[in-house]
Amino acid sequence: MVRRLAYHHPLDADDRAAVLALPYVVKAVEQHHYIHRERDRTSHACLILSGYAVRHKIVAGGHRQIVAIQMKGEIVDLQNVLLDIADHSVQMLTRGEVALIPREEVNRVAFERPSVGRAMWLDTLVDASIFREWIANVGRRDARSRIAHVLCEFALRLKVAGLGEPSGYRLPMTQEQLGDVTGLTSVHVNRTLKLLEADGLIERLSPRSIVIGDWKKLVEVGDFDSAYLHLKENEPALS
Amino acid sequence: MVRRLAYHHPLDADDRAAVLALPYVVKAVEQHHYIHRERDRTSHACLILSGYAVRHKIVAGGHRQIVAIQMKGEIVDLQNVLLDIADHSVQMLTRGEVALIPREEVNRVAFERPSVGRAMWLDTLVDASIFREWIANVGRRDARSRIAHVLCEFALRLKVAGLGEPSGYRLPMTQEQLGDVTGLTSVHVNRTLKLLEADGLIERLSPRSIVIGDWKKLVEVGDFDSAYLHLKENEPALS
DNA sequence: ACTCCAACGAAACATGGGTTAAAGCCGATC
DNA sequence: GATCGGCTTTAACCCATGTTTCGTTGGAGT
Repeated sequence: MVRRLAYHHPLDADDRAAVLALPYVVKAVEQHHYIHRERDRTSHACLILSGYAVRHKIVAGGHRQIVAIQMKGEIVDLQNVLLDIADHSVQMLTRGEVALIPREEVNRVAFERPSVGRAMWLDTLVDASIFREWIANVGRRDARSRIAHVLCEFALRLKVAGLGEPSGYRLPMTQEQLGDVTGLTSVHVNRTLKLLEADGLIERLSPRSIVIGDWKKLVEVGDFDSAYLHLKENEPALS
Repeated sequence: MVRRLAYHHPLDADDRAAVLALPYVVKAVEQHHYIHRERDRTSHACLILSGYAVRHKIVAGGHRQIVAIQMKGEIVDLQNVLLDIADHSVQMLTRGEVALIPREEVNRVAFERPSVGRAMWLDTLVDASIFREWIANVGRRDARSRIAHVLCEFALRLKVAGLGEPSGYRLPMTQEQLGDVTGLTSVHVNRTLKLLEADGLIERLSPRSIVIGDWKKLVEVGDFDSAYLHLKENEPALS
């Protein structure tokens, strides 16, 4: 599970062993449960074993902005290994299981095994790249593009993680939460989703489950270029 | 200069020596000059010796979103040490000087000297935290708050870098560029700046030079909480 | 089957910010 | 000290998105 780290950076057997030897506690968490909150002094890194989580911030006025969506196999708060105070909250989107790993332990392994440290650094760098894309998404695209972009990103990340086919998947979010991702209101998300549906870009069977009707067009509308995910070259191009 | 790395993480004499021994080429760059462009295969890390630079992305339709503002002493593209393809462009906002350091060399030092690697990782983590704040800024705050927030961040970062007092400083950006930072149009930036001025939060002597009239109020309007910059505790609280 | 509640859908209205365009200003350059 | 170009300012108009409200739906629990 933790081997996802090896995605970009080769790890030898000893490295893997060291990572697998990390002590952890598995914890079942309910939907909406907070893994940790903004301003917490954090003591653990958190790996998602199942379910989905979001990282978010609250601004004055109580509005919420989701800054990242995390899925199974991702380490949610690797940055907390080095930063003391959490600058955002992590909340479960669905129920699921997480593995909590003491930060000093992660720290130690990263320090003692340069390859592991490198792999972790890389992981956070890809995260940062996604943040940059989101700034552009929320700052400069209209509602239609923003939503299309998020749908594309989610589809592709699911596929890469081996969690489903982009052609049709379950989006673990309400329209309000999708609004918090895109900086829109739930009302406008609803309008826009209807529009995308009317234009045949997506279909929706049941709530929270979408089928992508026309991937190419969705990519075009969403101005989606997967380069920012820094996938390997041989990654499924996703016809 | 490069010692800024030691800000969060202690580096011993050998570490510092190793960093200072890095080979580099100093280059004078004109205003608007590109250090590198989106999709480039990057070969160097770039430290700003003087002047200001921005990191930006272009979205469909040609609109531009600035994702970061960089000032003297900052390493602009540390992520390129591990990521092959640039996911955004780096452009000089003013003329200035940069030091180019071959990425393999940075890589080597980071690998051989865990403390240095750690310090670099930390630097990119703080970067990422700023990205998260910007997502929230652009996604969930109105024009007034967005601009106030950016002014606060810039003031504080200038101060921390020892480059000026927040009470009054030169903002090295046109209103259009400030629009690219905040996801607004230059026209609306102008309107909003006028408003902030009318309300006594800022004063403007000459174009691109602002004086903060009421720091407390600006912080309040901008919903600015410096925690996301992960400054040290003993940092000037900025009365 | 019935009930309940969260999420979805939709309508009517309000507004912040975008668009376009034109006029003013300032600072560099000759 | 005239000229020029880039930046700022203003104005009028418009539209994408927000706000408010309420009715509908559908799945989970009993």
